[in-house]
Amino acid sequence: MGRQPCCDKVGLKKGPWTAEEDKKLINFILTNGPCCWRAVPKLAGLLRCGKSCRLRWTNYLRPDLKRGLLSESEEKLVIELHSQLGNRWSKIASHLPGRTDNEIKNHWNTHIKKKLRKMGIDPLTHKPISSTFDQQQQQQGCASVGGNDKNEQLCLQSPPKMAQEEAEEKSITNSFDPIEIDASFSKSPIFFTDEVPVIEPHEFVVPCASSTPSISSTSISSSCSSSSSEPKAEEMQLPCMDWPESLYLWGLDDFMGLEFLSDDGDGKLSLDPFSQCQRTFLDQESGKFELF
DNA sequence: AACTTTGTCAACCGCCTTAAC
DNA sequence: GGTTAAGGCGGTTGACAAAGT
Repeated sequence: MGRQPCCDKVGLKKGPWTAEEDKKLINFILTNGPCCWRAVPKLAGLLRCGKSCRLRWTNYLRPDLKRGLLSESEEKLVIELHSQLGNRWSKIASHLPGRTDNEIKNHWNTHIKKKLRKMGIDPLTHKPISSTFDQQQQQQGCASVGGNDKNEQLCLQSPPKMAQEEAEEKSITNSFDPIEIDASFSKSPIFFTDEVPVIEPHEFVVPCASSTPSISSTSISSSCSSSSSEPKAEEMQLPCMDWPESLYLWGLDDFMGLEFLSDDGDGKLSLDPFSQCQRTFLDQESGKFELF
C-alpha cells in the first residue's frame, strides 16, 4: 500500500494563484494563524492543497518577505554559506531575513552559479574549476572530450575501482568539509575570507539595509525555536514590508480591518512596526501567530 | 513583424523527518 | 517499536517575458 497523498487532489486548483485566492489565504492566516495547513484550504474557502497554501504563504505572501533581487552583500553571504552548508537552502535562508529558501535557490541557480563559473569557480565545490576538472579527469581516467558515445560507454563500464572512486567522490560532495572548503575558498583569486568573513551562527549580525527596522536572524530563529533566548519586544521590530503585486490590486479599504497595515504613501502597504503590529505579534506568544 | 532562444521564478513533486498515537 | 499523517525540504518543471535573429 502506497503512501496516501497529502490531500485529496480531485477538484483542486493548480497553477498560479489569483489575487482573490491570495486575499482569502491572507485573511485566514492573519485571523487564525498558520495552523494545520491541511485544514487551511477548506476553512479559508480555497480549492487548493494545504501544501500549496503553505508554500504560497511562506514563499510569497508572508509580510516579512523582502522582494527583489538579492543585494551584493546578500549574494556574498549566500556564497559563503553555500560553501559551508551546501544545498541546504532553508538553512542558508535562515541567515537572510526576509528571504525564502526558494528565492535563494532560484537566485543561486540563475545568477550566482553563472557568476562563479565565469570567475572560474566550481559552484558545487567552490574550488577553481581547472583543479576540479583535472581531479575529475584523473579520477575518471578517460577524457570525454568530444562527447564520444563510445568513450562514455567505456567510462560507464569502468572496473570496480571506478565505482569505489565514484563513491568516494560522492562522499566528498555529500559530506562538505567546511574547513577544507574554507581553505580553498580563501585561496581563490576571487574571494578572500577578508571579504566574506566566516561568521558563526551565534555571531550573526544582520546587515540592515537602510534605516528601516529589521528582524535579525537571531530573533527569527529564536522566535521559531524553543531556545532560551526569547526575543524581547524591542527586538521584534518589523521592517517596512513590500507586499506582492497581486495585493496591490486590492482596495486599500480591504486592509483597513487589519490594523497594523499602513500605507507608505507610495501605494505600497507596510507594517507599522511601532503600532498595533507589535501588539499583534506579542499576542502570538500566547498562542496565535508564532510564525512571526 | 514573426519566430526562436534564453532567462527567470513561482509552483509542484516526491522524499525525508518528526510527532502523535 | 511500528504505523500514520503532517510539515519541511530540495530538485525540477513549466509558463511567461525578454532578448536575439
